[in-house]
Order: sequence, then structure tokens, then C-alpha cells
Amino acid sequence: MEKLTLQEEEAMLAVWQVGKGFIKDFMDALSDPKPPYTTLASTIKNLERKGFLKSEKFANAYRYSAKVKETDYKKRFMTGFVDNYFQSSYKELVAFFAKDKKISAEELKEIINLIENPDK
Amino acid sequence: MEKLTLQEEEAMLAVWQVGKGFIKDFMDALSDPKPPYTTLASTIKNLERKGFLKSEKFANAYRYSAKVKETDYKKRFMTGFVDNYFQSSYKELVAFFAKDKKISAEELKEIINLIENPDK
DNA sequence: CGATTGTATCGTAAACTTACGACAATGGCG
DNA sequence: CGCCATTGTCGTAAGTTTACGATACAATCG
Repeated sequence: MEKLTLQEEEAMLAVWQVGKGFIKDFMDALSDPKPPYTTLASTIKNLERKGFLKSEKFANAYRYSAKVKETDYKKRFMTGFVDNYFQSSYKELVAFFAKDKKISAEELKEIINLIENPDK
Repeated sequence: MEKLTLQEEEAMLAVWQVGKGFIKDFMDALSDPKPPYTTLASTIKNLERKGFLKSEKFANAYRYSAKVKETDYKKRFMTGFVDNYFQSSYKELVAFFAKDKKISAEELKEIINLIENPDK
């Protein structure tokens, strides 16, 4: 899976949010500053070439949707990050946030509860 | 703070690991496949231009070191990621790993202990 | 002092990304 | 049908990154 540039990543976030859609739909989902239409179109094309998107033809238009799931991308991306910055330890990562007060003991307890009592 | 490309990021990891050093030192710290020497030199120069590195002249050589702390980079980077992929919620992030069995209840309890009993 | 070695820069080439104007294809409207 | 609006593509320009050959500077050797 190729690495995405900043613009490509923003476009993918729009696609994941919208689901199936035409370029215009993704444009609407992007927040300012929105890129020019043709630029977004180029980016979408790059994403298709890189294998992140697939398309179906509808008359003269193409409807695009994600081929790579957001979850998979997140996972791959985080794994690389944790490997490089936290000696491959997720515990280190969480401890880092905890030290920085980004997450509380309360929240961690809720997560433990989720782990130990897998409902449904 | 500008975004780093893949090569730049790898070079920065080497710099953070080595501390103060000459290009050769960072080269040694990189793992295979190492880039050609002159290419790494270009990358280092880009990093200095972007404000990630500083240098001191030693005779004909420059000794480089990080200007941006690894912790600060990590923090900024993760914040952006969490904003985009976990609705700005660190709890969501941790829960995601927990579901994926990347971190155990045991480890989370240790972290809670760290939060509630700040030793040292 | 020359010659050689180690270290890095400069300039530039090649590749890729970002941006967009001009244009093509489709479908709806009167 | 003829015209227009909608939707995207194509080709290309401009900018940035990656790669490296040629070269320059300092130190050391003999």
C-alpha cells in the first residue's frame, strides 16, 4: 500500500465519509480551503491509480468509492508509527498520552471494562 | 511545522537516535536499504531548511542535531491523526487497539496505576 | 609541500505531485 | 434536433522531492 500525500489523504477522508459518490460529493465533504475542482479530480485519479479507490461508470460520470477500508489504513498507518516512535509498544503509546493528560484513568477503566465484558 | 516525506522522516529518526552527529553517523544508524550518501546529504539539507535540524561547523564538516524534539513531533503528529481518524478522541484510539488485541487489560491497568500513583 | 582521504556542497536531472485550461461526452429541455 | 448544463478527462505547466556526479575544502601522510 503506497503512502499518501497530504492532499490525497484529505481526499480519502472525504471518500470514507461520503461512501459512494461523484467528485462533486467529495468536494462538498471537504472543509475549507477546498482545492479547485480539477485538482481534486487529479487527486482522485491518482488515488485510483494507487489502488485506494474503485469506480463504476454512470453515463458520462464515474462514481467512486473506497477500495481500501479506513480501518485497514488506520491499522497499517498506526502500526508503522508505533514501530518507529514507540519501540513497537502500544503500551508505550498509551502511556505517552496518559502522561500528556490526553486520556484519563476513568476512560481507561471503561476500555478495560469493554475488554473484559465483551457484550453482544 | 512542515510535513515530512518518508525519506525525511527516516532521516529524522536516525538523527533522534544518534543525537549530535555528521552525515556519516546518521547513515550508519539507518537500516537497509540505506540511501546513497549524497541523497542522504540532500535530505539532511532539506531538513535543515525546513527547520528540523541545526548545524555547527567543525572545520570542513557540519555536525547536525535535531532542532525539533522527537516528543514534540510525535505529539503534533498524533494529534492530527487522532483528529482525523478518531473524531479527536484518544479514548476511541485506545479502544481501537484494544479491540484489535494490540493492548491488554493488564497493560491498561499498569498505566492507570501510573496515572494514579505518580511515583518519582 | 604534494598527494590522498574524508566529508559535504552545488548544480542539475529525473520522478512525482499539484494545479488547471481546454475540451469531450452525456442527458435534459424547449 | 439544437443548445446548454453537468461531469470528468487529457495534456501540460509549475513546484517539490529524490538522486547523484563533479567538485571543493580540510586534514593527514610521506
